Amino acid sequence: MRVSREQMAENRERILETAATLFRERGFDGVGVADVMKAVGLTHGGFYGHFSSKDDLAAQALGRAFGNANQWLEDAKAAEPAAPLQGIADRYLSPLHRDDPGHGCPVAALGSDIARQGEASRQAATEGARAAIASLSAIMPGESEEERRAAALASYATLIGALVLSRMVEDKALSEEILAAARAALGAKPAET
Amino acid sequence: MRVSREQMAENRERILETAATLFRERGFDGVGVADVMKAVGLTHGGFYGHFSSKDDLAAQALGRAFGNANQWLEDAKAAEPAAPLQGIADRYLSPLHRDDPGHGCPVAALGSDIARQGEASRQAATEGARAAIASLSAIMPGESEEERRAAALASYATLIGALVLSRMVEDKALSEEILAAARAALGAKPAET
DNA sequence: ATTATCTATAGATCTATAGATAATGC
DNA sequence: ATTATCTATAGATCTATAGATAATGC
Repeated sequence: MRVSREQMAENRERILETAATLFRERGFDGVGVADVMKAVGLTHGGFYGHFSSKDDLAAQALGRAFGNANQWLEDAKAAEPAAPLQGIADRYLSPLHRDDPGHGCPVAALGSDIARQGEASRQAATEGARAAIASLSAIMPGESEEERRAAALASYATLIGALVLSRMVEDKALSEEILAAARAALGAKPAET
Repeated sequence: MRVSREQMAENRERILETAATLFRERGFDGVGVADVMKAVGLTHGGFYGHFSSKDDLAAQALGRAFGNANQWLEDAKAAEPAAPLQGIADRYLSPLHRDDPGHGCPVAALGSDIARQGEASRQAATEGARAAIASLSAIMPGESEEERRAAALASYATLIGALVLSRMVEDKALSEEILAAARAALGAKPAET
């Protein structure tokens, strides 16, 4: 029953990634410790050798989800160097992202839940959001650093709000319309001011 | 123990309003049927004389929350007839709204949760969002109806995303900065295109 | 010998229901 | 007599822990 030190580290890794996906898909309360462990192929009793509590897992899984999301952001920037914001908007506001919350933006998937979560989770989310904002600021038009940062904050909000709305409404046509309108608004931004 | 027909209708009303507030404050899974009934001053067994299930209550409470929010929107428009969008943004993106999710926008408070909710709840939310979008369209600048509607969708997304972010982050200064940036972006919108 | 995982379970919580109670309204 | 509410509880689920098991690693 016991596994090697290396195997244990890999198990812990898989618990984290699986939890990060399941939490985004079903919410924190929609996933039990036993669900995560079963998905990984372990029994739920073993969980407490890896994490001290479900809250502890939630905070670390959030850190992982934000880390992955910010890596995704860098990739999107690199993929469209001529118009990075448009590249990000096209990918972030796509039906693919909308229909796969488990591997997408943790703010859109869990934002309102995180606000009700414990200290550690909110700290992880704050740090993750800070990194995303800094990354967006670097590609924003604007004369000063303050202008670019303000534009980054507003664009980040538009991205998140549009994705949340597109997932919430039951009407597919309305959902697409929301995504398209936000893509257009962000694409038009450079011509602002 | 029995109450009058009129009193019963009032009890039902209070269950609905109380649930609409508690759900927004703590999330659907953070509130039990017993919690709602206790807050109203009734025992939880009596709940099922008013609603067929917790899901039924959730859907009807959401309908109520959206109804109140859209009334709030009309009031904000009427209060600032010269610059209605700015009036809405200033109120929606205020610390007052941020710190009182129980009486505020149901999308910001429950958006990502609603996406995981049952048919009836998502239907209520879709209808509520449709009404909000129509109301915003009416005050948007733009040459055509399509332009105004697209602008309304993007502005709605910015409002929601900014409020979600401002509630999620643990840093008060960052929270205020997000609200201010979104207010500025929406206030500057009329000068767009 | 140490320790990662498993088995079993305690204790708490939650939805929903059945039957009892007592006030309304014909 | 009808019925809105209350009391009590069944059944399910969830977090966390204690002790057993068996493979690793000194």
